[in-house]
Amino acid sequence: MTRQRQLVYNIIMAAPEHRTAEEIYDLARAEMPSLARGTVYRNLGILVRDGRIRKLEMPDAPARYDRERRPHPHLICEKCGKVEDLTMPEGLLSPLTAGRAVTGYDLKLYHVCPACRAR
Amino acid sequence: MTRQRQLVYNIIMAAPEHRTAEEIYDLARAEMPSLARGTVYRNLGILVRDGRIRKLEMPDAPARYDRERRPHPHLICEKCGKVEDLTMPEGLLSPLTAGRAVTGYDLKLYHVCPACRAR
DNA sequence: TTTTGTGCAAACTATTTGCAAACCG
DNA sequence: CGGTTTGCAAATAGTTTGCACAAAA
Repeated sequence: MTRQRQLVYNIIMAAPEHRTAEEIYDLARAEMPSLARGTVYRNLGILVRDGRIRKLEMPDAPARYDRERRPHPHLICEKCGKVEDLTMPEGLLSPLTAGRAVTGYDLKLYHVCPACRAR
Repeated sequence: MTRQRQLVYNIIMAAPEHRTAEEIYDLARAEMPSLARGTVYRNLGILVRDGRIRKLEMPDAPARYDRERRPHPHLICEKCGKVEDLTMPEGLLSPLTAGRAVTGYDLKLYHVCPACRAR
């Protein structure tokens, strides 16, 4: 664990926001101005590979990173891209996974968040 | 509807495969060698916008295009990326969507397909 | 004949990588 | 020390865009 990696990790764990690499880079630079963008990407990759955080691919937008490592669905605003964690009801996907050796899932629900609807 | 757009559309409708833009480009060029890659992307975008086909974003891989326009889940092989259409059981997501103005969903299930498991 | 689309090439965005120097255990 | 990681810059992959010309409505 280098200082850089710890910093990236801390930023993700500090808040429930689902930040992009760029946002993490900006926040980290406030603390360590010499930090390179490539280092952020490399460490995000390592943290994901080691299962300490999760990567959340977004349609037509940069990926976001999630401090919650257990699989769960996401509710995503179509307008601003804000992401909210949902809880997966027990056995919800069973009808689909039954008889298949499913190794994981990715469930995204879309809506327009209250803030965006207000405009 | 130009000849180019028709061609792109026909290729997608001709088979249940979920092809990438590049694969579509290659197939189309066999028929119309002058076709430009940019034209394929432009037409895919238009067909998606008009709801005639669907775009399927893939993790760490180029997007694929689906001739089936009704929303449905996908079963994706982790190794080779092959995509299979699934049928969404009636009301499966209701526990998650209840009380929320959900506009759409994206559900991907992952597995290792028989062909890949055989190796 | 006005709009819409094409081919080409250059641009762009998000991300990855090669490398020499710096760091960590 | 010896492998890992860094900062930097250049490279990459997938996709988008500006433009002059051509095809469609």
